[in-house]
Amino acid sequence: MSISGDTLRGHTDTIILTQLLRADNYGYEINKKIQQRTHGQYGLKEATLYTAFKRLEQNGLIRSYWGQDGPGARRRYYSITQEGRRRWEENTREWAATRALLDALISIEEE
Amino acid sequence: MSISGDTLRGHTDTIILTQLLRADNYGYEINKKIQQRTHGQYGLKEATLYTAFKRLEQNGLIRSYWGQDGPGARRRYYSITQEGRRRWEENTREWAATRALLDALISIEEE
DNA sequence: ATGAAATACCTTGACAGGCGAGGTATTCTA
DNA sequence: TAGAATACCTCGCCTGTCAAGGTATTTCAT
Repeated sequence: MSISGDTLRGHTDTIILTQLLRADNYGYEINKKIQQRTHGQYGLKEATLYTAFKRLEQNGLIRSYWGQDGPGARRRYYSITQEGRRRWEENTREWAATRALLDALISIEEE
Repeated sequence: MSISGDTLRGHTDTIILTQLLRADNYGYEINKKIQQRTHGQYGLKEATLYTAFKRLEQNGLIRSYWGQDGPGARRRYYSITQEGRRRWEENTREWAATRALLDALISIEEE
């Protein structure tokens, strides 16, 4: 987890939304998947994770429900909404633009 | 300037350092170059710009001096330090890593 | 049997960077 | 001669991150 949080700031929501595109999932597991995908290079801090869930739900981009009471600790599952999918598309498009922009701005080529 | 500030947050310093790699320059002109390079898509807000200069100088990454009194408004020039160059290299390397990471995290491919 | 680790959730408060709003002074231009 | 452009700067708010702290359950090694 060597990547400083600030360079990814603002992308947390998109990262979480991406995880929910395939299927509903709960917080702890979502974060483990993120760590797996990055081979342990990155993971969300718990405080950041749950803050993001709350923000996303308040903005109508995800919905939550308690998992069936089985053995094990209770789990709160999240599902992405239609609005969430729209936002995901918007954000990924913006990311492509941002990436191109920064690439241009930190290259030492002639303008 | 449609790119939201938060997605570039934390990269402001690197963007400015990049401009100073070639030659000393003053704030207003640096920002204009940034705007030119991005074809008007992005520019730093003045408050952000001058905050960044102060931060960079306090961290020893740039140095400043007043331009020769000629006609026109006074200009404060900045030059990048050795430490600033080191940091620039570090930051651009980190950016490459961050970019790869985010690309992986927001793609809908199988993990 | 028992204590530590893992799972799983959550909140509070501090911190830092971006930026809107406001300010100053000079020079150029219509 | 008024307004736009150049050029600098500060204050205070907002927002996302995260260290630190908390709760409750289950699994596992000793």
